[in-house]
Amino acid sequence: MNVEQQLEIIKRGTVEVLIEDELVKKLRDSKKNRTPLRIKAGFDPTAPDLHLGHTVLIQKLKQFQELGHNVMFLIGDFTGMIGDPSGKSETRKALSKKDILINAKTYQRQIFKILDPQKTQIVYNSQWMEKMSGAELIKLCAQYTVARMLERDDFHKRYSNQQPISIHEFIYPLVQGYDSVALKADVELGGTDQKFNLLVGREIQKAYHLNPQVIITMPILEGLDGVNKMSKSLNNYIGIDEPPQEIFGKVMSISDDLMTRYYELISDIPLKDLGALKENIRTGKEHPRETKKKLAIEIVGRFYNREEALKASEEFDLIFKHRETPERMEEKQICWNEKNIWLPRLITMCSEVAKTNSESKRLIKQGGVSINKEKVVDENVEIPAKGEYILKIGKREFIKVRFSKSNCKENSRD
RNA sequence: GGGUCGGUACCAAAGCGGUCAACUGGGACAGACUGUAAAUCUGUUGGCUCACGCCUUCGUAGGUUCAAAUCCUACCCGGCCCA
Repeated sequence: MNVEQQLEIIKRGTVEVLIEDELVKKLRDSKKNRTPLRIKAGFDPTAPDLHLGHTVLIQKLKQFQELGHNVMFLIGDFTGMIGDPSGKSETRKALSKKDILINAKTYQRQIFKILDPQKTQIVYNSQWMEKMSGAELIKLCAQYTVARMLERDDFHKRYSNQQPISIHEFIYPLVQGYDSVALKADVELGGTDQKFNLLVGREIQKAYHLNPQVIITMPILEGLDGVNKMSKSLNNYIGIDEPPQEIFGKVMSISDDLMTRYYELISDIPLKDLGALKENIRTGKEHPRETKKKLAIEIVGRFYNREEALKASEEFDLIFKHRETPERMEEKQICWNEKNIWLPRLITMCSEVAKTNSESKRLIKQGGVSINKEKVVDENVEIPAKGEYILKIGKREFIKVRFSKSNCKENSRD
């Protein structure tokens, strides 16, 4: 593929490419010398579950990979072990080596839903950082000035607001930059919030007599609420490890505005089609619901396959359009020795939604519970503890409950 | 180190001896309406087999009182100002 074509693919969906001319040159040289470019992206090992927000970046990595370049997936285990206190967030807990390894395993499993394992190199920055001597670290620190550090927006704000900044926070961007030295990165990818750090990487590389990396920033994906950035802690995320129905449902629950945003950032449709799509919705030529459905199918298909996606779609219609019960649902064995069981207790035992009897009671009172398709409103109801029931709890939780009497030792909550 | 203000449920923020499981707003959840959209409206938002009631919660530990989120003492943590 020629350089112009590559460039077009690479640029799609990015916020910034710095510096584009350098990228062109690197692509040319790469082609001429038949040496793939070295593409770096760093991930924090604190949160092992990847979500759609991460995929904006990973998707871009995949494109590089498909263009024949080398993708280096960097896990910041060294930095993670110290704990990054940046921003207003409270000091992160330092992770143990063991946790980091576990998290890294999870990463691998999840990114390989997208990336090609054969072509992906997973690296840890402890590999070189742990060996670094004090003298070397000081040398690294000498490559950057306090004034320039303070250019970073969050540092700047904190400094002028007279909030504390620990010295080691200054070292973070430097270490991240040094990672680029160690890896001889040609390109580093990051979210727009990473721009400063990525730029520091260029400076550090220059200081170590390397060609500076090109930096590419990707937009930050908003979460399901449409306002905050997608994150696990805000519980507004779509995890790539979630079951198909779950992913499908979550996509269907987003607002129309957010839908076009998701199309833009995570779907593969050509940009010109996106324009047409918006137009069709605007003129009423296409129902937004259908558009959203296509998006949901595309996303589920990406992490599973088209078959699963279509199945999820059918199931979704069944449940929410025709108000039927799904074919597949979670099954729970409940051990109960008495004749009857108080409904709230049963719900607490098998539901994720209601964690206490009080919550279960509330749900019932509000009409959020049904047994065998019949809505229950009486929170005092007791049902015979035998046979099977289909329980609907809240908007979307369906559970098939089966009772057994013998050998009951303990009822587990999950 | 000195001064000063403060630490209340998911967050923000009232309350300053009993009527406080704690006003209000946001968020979240449920219901109605829908396209599991948005907007809107309604309800819920510590726990306990419900109500009555009981138990645990207002930075931590003690104390005063019939009674404490509210008063006292010590301690811990944070903001601001001065050094």
